[in-house]
Amino acid sequence: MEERQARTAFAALSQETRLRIVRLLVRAGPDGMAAGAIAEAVAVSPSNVSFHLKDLEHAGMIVPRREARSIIYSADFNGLRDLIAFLMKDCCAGHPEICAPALAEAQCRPFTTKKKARA
Amino acid sequence: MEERQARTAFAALSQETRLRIVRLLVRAGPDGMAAGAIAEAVAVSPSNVSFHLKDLEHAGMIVPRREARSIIYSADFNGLRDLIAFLMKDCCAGHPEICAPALAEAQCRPFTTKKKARA
DNA sequence: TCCTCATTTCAATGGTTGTTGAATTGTAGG
DNA sequence: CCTACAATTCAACAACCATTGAAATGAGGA
Repeated sequence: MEERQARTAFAALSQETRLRIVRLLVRAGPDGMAAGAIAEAVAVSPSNVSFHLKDLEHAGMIVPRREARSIIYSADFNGLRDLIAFLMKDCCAGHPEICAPALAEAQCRPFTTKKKARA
Repeated sequence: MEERQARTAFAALSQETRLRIVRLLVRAGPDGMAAGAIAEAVAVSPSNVSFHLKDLEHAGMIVPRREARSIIYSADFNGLRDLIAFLMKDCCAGHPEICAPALAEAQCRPFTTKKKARA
C-alpha cells in the first residue's frame, strides 16, 4: 500500500461519524447495510451520511453495490487488511517482538495449530 | 484503546509530514532523533516540526526525552501496537481468517525466532 | 553570569473539512 | 406515464488545521 493511500485511509477513520460507520459495517459483515439504514444507525442526515460514505469508499474502506432501490455498503476487508499491513510494516519492521503481543490481543493469531482459537 | 484515542491517532497519521516523522522514527529505533535533526530530515521549519511533534506526542505515537540541549523523540511502540490492535479488533473480530494474510505480508509473525530481520 | 544554541510558543493567515437544507438523479411499483 | 422513495449533489457557511516568521523559554558551556 502506498503512503498516500494510507494517509487517505487514516484521514477517513479519524472522523467520528466515519469511524462509527466502518465499525458498524464490520459488525454487519458481508451482507452490509443500506445507506438509509446506516444514516439511521449513526443518527445523521441522509446527505451527510452520503458525504461520509463517499469519502470512505474513496479511501478503500467500504464498497457499495446496488440492490433494488437501495445502495448497500459493506466493509472492504481487503482495504482494512492492507491498512493494517501498512501500519505493521512501519511499526514492526525490524522489531517483530514488539508488535507480537498486539496480535494475541486482537485474537488474530495466524498459523496457530496447537490450540483452537475461540471467538 | 478507546475510540476517541484511536481517532486522534488516525488524525495524526493522516498528515504527510507527521506520517513521515513517524516512519522516520520507527526506522531510527529506540535511540530516536533530536527535533532539529527531524526537521532537517523531513525538510520543514523548526516551528512547524515542533507543532507536528506535539500533535504526535498527544496522539501517543512518539515519546520525548531531554538530552543535554536537545529533545530527543522516539517512536512510541506501545502506542503503535495499541492502534494496530484496535484496527484488528474492528477488522478481524469474527473474521480472523480475513486478516491473517496481512500478518505474513507485514513480516510480523509472532513467536518466530529463526532469522533476524535486516533493515 | 552571560551568551548561545535548541526548541517551543504565539498571532496571523490561507486552506481544508464538516454540516445543513434544498434541489436533483435514478429506480421501481401502480 | 406518473408517483413515491432512496440516495446523491450542490452551494453556502462555520469550524478546524497547517504554515509562517518573530518572540520567548530553557539548558549548557565559557
